[in-house]
Amino acid sequence: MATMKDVAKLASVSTSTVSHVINGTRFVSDDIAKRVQDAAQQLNYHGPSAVARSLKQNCTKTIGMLVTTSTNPFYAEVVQSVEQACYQQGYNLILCNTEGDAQRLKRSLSTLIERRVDGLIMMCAMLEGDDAQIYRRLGGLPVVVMDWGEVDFSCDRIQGHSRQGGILATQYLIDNGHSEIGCITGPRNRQQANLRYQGFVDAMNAANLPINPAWVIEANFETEGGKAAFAKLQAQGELPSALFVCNDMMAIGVLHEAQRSGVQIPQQLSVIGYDNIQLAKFMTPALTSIHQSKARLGAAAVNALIARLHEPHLPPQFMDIEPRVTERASVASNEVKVKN
Amino acid sequence: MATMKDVAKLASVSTSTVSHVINGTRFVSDDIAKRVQDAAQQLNYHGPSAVARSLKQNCTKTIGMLVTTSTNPFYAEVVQSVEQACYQQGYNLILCNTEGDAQRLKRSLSTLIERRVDGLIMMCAMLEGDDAQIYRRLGGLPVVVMDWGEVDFSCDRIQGHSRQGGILATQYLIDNGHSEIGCITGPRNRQQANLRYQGFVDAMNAANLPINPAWVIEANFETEGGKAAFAKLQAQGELPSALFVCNDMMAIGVLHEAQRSGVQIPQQLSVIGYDNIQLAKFMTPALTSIHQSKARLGAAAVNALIARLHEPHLPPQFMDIEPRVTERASVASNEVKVKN
DNA sequence: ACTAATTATCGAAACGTTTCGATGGTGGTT
DNA sequence: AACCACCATCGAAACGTTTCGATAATTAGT
Repeated sequence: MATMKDVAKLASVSTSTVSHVINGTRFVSDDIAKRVQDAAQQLNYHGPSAVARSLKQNCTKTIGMLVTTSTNPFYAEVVQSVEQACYQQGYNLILCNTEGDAQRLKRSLSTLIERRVDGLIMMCAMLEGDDAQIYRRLGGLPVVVMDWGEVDFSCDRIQGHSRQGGILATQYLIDNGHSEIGCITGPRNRQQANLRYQGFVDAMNAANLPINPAWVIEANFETEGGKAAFAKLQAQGELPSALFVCNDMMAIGVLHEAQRSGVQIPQQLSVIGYDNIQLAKFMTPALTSIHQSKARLGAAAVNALIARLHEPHLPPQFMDIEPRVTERASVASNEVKVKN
Repeated sequence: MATMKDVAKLASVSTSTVSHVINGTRFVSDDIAKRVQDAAQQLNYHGPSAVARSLKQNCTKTIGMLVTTSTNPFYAEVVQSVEQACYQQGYNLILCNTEGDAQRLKRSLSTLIERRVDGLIMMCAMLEGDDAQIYRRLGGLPVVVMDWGEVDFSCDRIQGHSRQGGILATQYLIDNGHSEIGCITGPRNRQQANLRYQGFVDAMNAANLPINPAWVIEANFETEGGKAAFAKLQAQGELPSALFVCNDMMAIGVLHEAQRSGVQIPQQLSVIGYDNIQLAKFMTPALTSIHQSKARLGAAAVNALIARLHEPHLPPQFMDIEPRVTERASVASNEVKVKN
C-alpha cells in the first residue's frame, strides 16, 4: 500500500504537506495541492492509515460493544441502532458476543482494551466476585452500561425504565378486566428482569389484587424458557386469566406452547409481552407488548459515550427511555372471556 | 496508559526485553522476567497496544463485515457465527450495516480499508455501474462474498446452494401431493433469490407440473413483503394449494396475513419457508422450512478468509453448504386438504 | 589461560501518521 | 534599500510496538 511518504516523494514535497493536503488541515497552494492529489491518484493512495493515525492521536474512533447474544431480536435491534449511531458519528463498532460465558467476557474485554477502543457499551451479564477485578483494567475508559444492575465502577447508564414498564403492562391487563394475573419473569438476579417483576407487584398491590405465587415463574428470557414456563404453569392446574410475560421471546414461547396444548389466546388466556420486537406484530395472535424504542436506546448509549469522551469528568449520567404499551390481539377484555 | 517503555525504565531493562517477556518471544532469564512482570503489575500495564503492534506488523487481526441488516434473523445468526469464529481464531469483527444504501456501503468500505482490516466478508447487495469502481480500492484485500452474484473482482464465495434448496422445497410439496404450487420469491436480481426460484422451476418441470405465472410473485425478503405478496395472491382469485416462500421472514408475513384473512394453514394452504431461522419452530403453525446451517456458513466464511491470509495466491474458492428440509406443521398432505 | 562458542540483553531502526517549530522567500512599508 | 510581517513549505520528533543485528558476559574446549 502506498503511504504518504511515497506520495510526498513522487510529488517532491514533504510528508507534512501531503498530510495537510489530504486532511485539509492547513492552507496549501493550489499548484502544490494539485501535484499531491495527482501523485496520490497515480499511486492509488486511498486515505491515511487509521492505525498509524490512531497511534499518533491516541484515539481510535472505535467503540466496543459486549452483548450476550446478538441473535436475540431485542439485542439485535439495539446493536443495530448502536451501529447506526456510530456510523453517523464517524465511529466504528467492534462487536463481541459473550454468550453468557465469563471467560469469554473477560477475554473480549481484554482485547477491546488492547485495541484501545475509545469507549465501551455493555449489554451483557456482569462479572462478579473475583472476576470483577478485571474492570479495574478499564482505567478510566468510558463505559455505558445498558440492561443492568449495580456495578462497582463509574459509568453511564441507559435503561428501559423497566419498573414503570412492568406497571404499565400489569395495569393494562387490569384495565381490561383481569384480576387473576400471572407473571413469567426473566432471571431475577438481573436488574431489568427484577424491575419488571417489581412493577408487576406494584401494580397488583395498587389495585388490591392478590398475587398467586404459583402464577409467577422465573424463566430465562428465551423462547424455550417461555415455553417451559407455560408448561409448568399448566401442569400446576388452574390458569390465570392473563399473563404478563417479561419479554417477547418468552411470550412467543408461551404462545406456541399454548397453541400446542389447545389453550386459546386471547380467549382463554390473555398475554402481554415486553420489548415489542419487530416480529411481535406477526405472531398469531399478534402480540400485545410493552414498547421500548430500541433506536433511542442505542442512540442514547452512543451519544452518552461520545459526550463523555469530550467531557470526561461529568458525573455519571442515568437515562431512562419511556416505555408504552402497544395494543394488538393477544389481550382480550375479561368480559368476553370464556372460562375453560 | 503505561507503555512498554515505562515498564522497561522501571525494571531497568530495554524495551525489547520487555517485549519479549510480554509476548514470550524469546528466552529471558527468570529474574529479569520477574522484574519485568513486577514492574508491569506495578504500573498497571495490561497488554501491548494493538494499534502500535498492528502498525509494526502490518496486520490488524481484524476483519470487517458488511451486511444489509443485522436485524434480520437470518443475517443475525450468520453474523453471530462469524463473530464466534473470529473470536476462536483471535480476530475481532467490525460490523457495518449498509441498510441497502449504496452511499453507506461506499463509506463503510472506505473506512474498513483505512482501518486496514485483514479481510472482508460481504453479505449485502452489491454495487454496480460506476459505483463498482470502489472495489478497485480493495487492492488485493481478501474478500469473501456470501449471498450473491457475479462480481468483477477476485474473491472466495460461500453460498447456500440455493438452487438445490429450491428444488428440495418444491419437491417436498410435490411429495406431499401438491400440484398447484405457487412461489413467493425474493428480489430476482439477487442471485440467491433467483436460484431458489430456479430450483422451483426445475422441480416443477421435472415433475411435469405447470407453473401458473399468477402464482409466482416477487417480494423483498421481508415480513411486510411476504404479507403484501400474499394479499396480492389472494386478490387475484383462486389460491394454489401450496406455496414455496423463499425465506422465512416472508413466510412469517404470509402466515400472518393468511390468518388475518381467515385462510387456514396448512388445511387450506401449505407453506414451506427457507432458512430455518430459530423462530421458525415457534410460529403458529410451526413453519416447515429449508434448513441451512448458519453456523457453518459463518465459520466457513471466516475460515476461507483466514486461509487466504496465509496463502494469498490460491485460486478463488467456492463453497456450498448443503440445505435440507426440516419438517414441521405448515405443510399438509394434499389428501386431507379441504378446498375452500 | 586463551580463544571459540554460546547465551542473555541491549540499541536502533522501522511501521505511517500528525504536529510544532523552523526556514526561507515574497511583498509591503518606510 | 533596509526592515518587518507574513506566508507557504519543510524537517524532525513522537506515538508504542517489533525485530534484527550488535554487544557483553558466561561457559566450554584444548
